[in-house]
Amino acid sequence: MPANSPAIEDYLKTVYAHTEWQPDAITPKVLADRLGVAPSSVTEMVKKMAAAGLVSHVPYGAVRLTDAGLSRALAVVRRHRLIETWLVHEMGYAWDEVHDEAEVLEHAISDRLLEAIDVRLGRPARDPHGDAIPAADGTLVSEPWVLLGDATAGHSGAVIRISDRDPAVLRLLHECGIGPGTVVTVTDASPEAVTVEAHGTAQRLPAEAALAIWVAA
Amino acid sequence: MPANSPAIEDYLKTVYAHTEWQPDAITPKVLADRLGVAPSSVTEMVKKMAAAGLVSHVPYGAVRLTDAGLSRALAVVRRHRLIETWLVHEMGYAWDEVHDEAEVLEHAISDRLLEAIDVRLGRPARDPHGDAIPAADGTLVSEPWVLLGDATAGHSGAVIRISDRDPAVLRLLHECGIGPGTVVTVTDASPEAVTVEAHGTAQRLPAEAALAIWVAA
DNA sequence: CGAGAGTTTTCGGCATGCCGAAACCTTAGC
DNA sequence: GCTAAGGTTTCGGCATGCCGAAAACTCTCG
Repeated sequence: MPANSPAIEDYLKTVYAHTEWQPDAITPKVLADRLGVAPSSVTEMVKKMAAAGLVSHVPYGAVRLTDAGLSRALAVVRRHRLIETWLVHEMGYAWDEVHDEAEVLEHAISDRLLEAIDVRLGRPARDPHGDAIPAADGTLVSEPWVLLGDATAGHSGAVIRISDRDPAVLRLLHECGIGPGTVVTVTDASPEAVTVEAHGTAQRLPAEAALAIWVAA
Repeated sequence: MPANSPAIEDYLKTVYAHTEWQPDAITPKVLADRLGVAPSSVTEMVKKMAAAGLVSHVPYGAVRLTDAGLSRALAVVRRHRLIETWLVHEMGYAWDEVHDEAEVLEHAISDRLLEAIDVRLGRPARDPHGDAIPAADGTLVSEPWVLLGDATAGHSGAVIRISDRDPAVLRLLHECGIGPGTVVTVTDASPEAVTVEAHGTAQRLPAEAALAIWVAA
């Protein structure tokens, strides 16, 4: 009944991250793919986490965070995003370089150091990718959004956040000059790609990029 | 044959730290005490490290770092001391509060982030306790010193470093106003305690504190 | 409804690191 | 030199987390 460990924190974070982008609960297979472990490892770990009251799970079913699990997941996400923000703002990292470093540090930093970093940064509400940073009490900012990949032609709005899962997407967008706050207008939408106008120029974004972007609704 | 892991790094660091204060090689018993593990765990780990070429060890004998082990130990010590320096200089920690945090972070920080911290701090040569920080190539500053606990009456010199192993000693010295750079003069020396004059006032330091202080020779 | 594909679970196993108990050395003291 | 104390090693065992193979389940399609 430890309920804490780097491994469990990674599972919690991954389950939570899925809920931010997908309406339906995550399946063990997807969890395994995201974590880079074998499905059998997920079964085992999920059972342990269910016993600890962090997730709900019935055999052969999906995995859902309990209230306790959500609260622990938010704490991990807070660590991750604050560390990413710190790396970019103070340590000279680019936004596509921070993920792996934060992945490790989030399990190592004490609450006290995290608080010191939060204060230094001025208690930021969003990280460099636009991801909301949960406050220490678990609350987080939110505003209406649509996936750019789901937006129809004519839709216009500021980019809110960009998934940091694929560094290649981040680099592509960096080259296009698209980041959080950039106002984009959809000029053409198809399942394969979305064409947007940003900074007065047209950019064709493949689906994998368009599905990694939240735009203000 | 991994030759790296948080556990092995801790063993290397502990063996190295011993050589900074004691002339003779560390025994498994002492290693076990310092690390807070059972002697049998040390036997096992030392065997593994010897097989990896990090230490030399014959059964029932002491443990000594090889050249490879020394170089890896210095890298770990560098991490530890740079992190401690950073915590004090930038994150508002006191010198008696940094040890545990650094203990964890030293295993988590990447070379790149360490370099960024080193640059930010201006490539310091010593940490807040006066411990020399090995350069990236393994070189480190040194100057002649004597243990304050071994000094005779009349000896005078600047405090070079203070062991960070016992926070209570650090706090005691902080209250006395004694830190790296403080010039002290020994007025009385006995096995139990050393009396020194510092900042014009006399201070009686118990042996455990006097044996944790290096003074310029 | 039934079969096959794909998913999930079970099971035995492996690696790391730790432990305690018992056996084994070494060495200090007589 | 011998004994006893204390340090060291061996051994079996435990916990965490991971794996692959095989069994079990679900679900979709015909």
